[in-house]
Amino acid sequence: MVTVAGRRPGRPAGGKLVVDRESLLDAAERAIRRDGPMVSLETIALEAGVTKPVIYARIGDRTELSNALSARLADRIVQSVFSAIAGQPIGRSALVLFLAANLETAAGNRELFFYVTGGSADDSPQRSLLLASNSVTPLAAQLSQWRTDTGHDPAVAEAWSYALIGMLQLTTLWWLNQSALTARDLAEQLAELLWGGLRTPPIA
Amino acid sequence: MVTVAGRRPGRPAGGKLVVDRESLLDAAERAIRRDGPMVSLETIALEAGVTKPVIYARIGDRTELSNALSARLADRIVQSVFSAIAGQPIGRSALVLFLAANLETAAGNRELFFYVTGGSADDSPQRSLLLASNSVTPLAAQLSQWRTDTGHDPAVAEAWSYALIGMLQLTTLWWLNQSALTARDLAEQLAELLWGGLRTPPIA
DNA sequence: GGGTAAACGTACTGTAGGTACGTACATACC
DNA sequence: GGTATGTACGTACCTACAGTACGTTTACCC
Repeated sequence: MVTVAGRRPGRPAGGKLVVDRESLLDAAERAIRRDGPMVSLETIALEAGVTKPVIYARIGDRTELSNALSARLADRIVQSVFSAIAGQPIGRSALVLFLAANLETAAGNRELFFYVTGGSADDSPQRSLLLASNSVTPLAAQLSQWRTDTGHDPAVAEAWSYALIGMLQLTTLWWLNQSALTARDLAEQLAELLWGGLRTPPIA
Repeated sequence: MVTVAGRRPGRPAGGKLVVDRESLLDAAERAIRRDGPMVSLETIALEAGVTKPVIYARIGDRTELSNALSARLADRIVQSVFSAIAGQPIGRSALVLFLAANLETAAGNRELFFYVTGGSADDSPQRSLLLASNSVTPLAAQLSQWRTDTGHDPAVAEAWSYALIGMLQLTTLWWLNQSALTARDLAEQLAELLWGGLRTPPIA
């Protein structure tokens, strides 16, 4: 049994919560960074200076915690990607910037990335979908817009979004664990694939 | 406490094992198909007519069970893909066949696919890599060969393999859960993406 | 100042992974 | 043909963790 030192039961003085939801998520991130993706809820609560029921009150069960942290990471990645390609003309070099920004942001949130992409808990695979959809939604909107603008069928946007996110997820996992490539080099390789690498003709 | 009816402690008469490793994996698949990806080891053992320690003796812990089942599924997919594109000339239509065979085999092993791609257990994300590598290895060999044959750098093969597998994994998960597309239509959409869809020029 | 509701911690339950150990059978050796 | 040893089981336990019921302390309102 873990006991939080220096606190006792009862409503805290001052009419304020001991910790709010955002502070709890911050603490969760710290605990994950320190102990890896397998941290228990109790350890996270301890890191925040509270006990488990507080987490259930503010956030919910382990699945909802995963979702909240996933939304955070997705936000960071989307922000990073947007500022990376802002003002760039659509083309291969913008694609490289997009991919590199993804990789670098994931690398900067390494443990959190591991936690979100599968190391979290005893969850059904439907959760993976929910997590991915945090990234898919904004991407699909952009793709759909672009397809319409260029006179093509936007119906492919959703499938393409899941395809791109899935591609980046597994590739990033591999890269962070057992690859010596730089983010830039890997982004170039992926861009080559997406830029039609599979239909490259033989070099005469 | 679950008790297997009709058996008692002690070495079985007849000098034979009660069940061998393959039968255990068969039972695991049946249990997963029946109860979903969250089945407990004890339920799997019960399905096989034995108790937990037998699973640990034949297969190992939950991680090793995941790996074994993942290898089975990867084998089925690789087989299916090979026979789908056997004799086909390299090109876009072969790519569609490759993708469709992947999707259909996953659909035919729906629950097992869920179990393998994340619904399994309290595992570190490194396991996802190990699982994916079962599919990556043969694919990378083929890609590497093809790149060399066509006079290009084969160094991209590994990254491309993880990219393609990741793309198929997440797309399949989405498709099996919440998409009404046929396997063929989805394969066409993915092929369009891989065939350079991102650099499609505006239709004049 | 008393009553009510809020915000905690304490302590419990249930479940599942993993393991120590006892038991029954086979085989080898004398 | 009896005894020792090793093997293949099931039984019963330990531990860790997710999730929850409940008691306690404080703020707030009249």
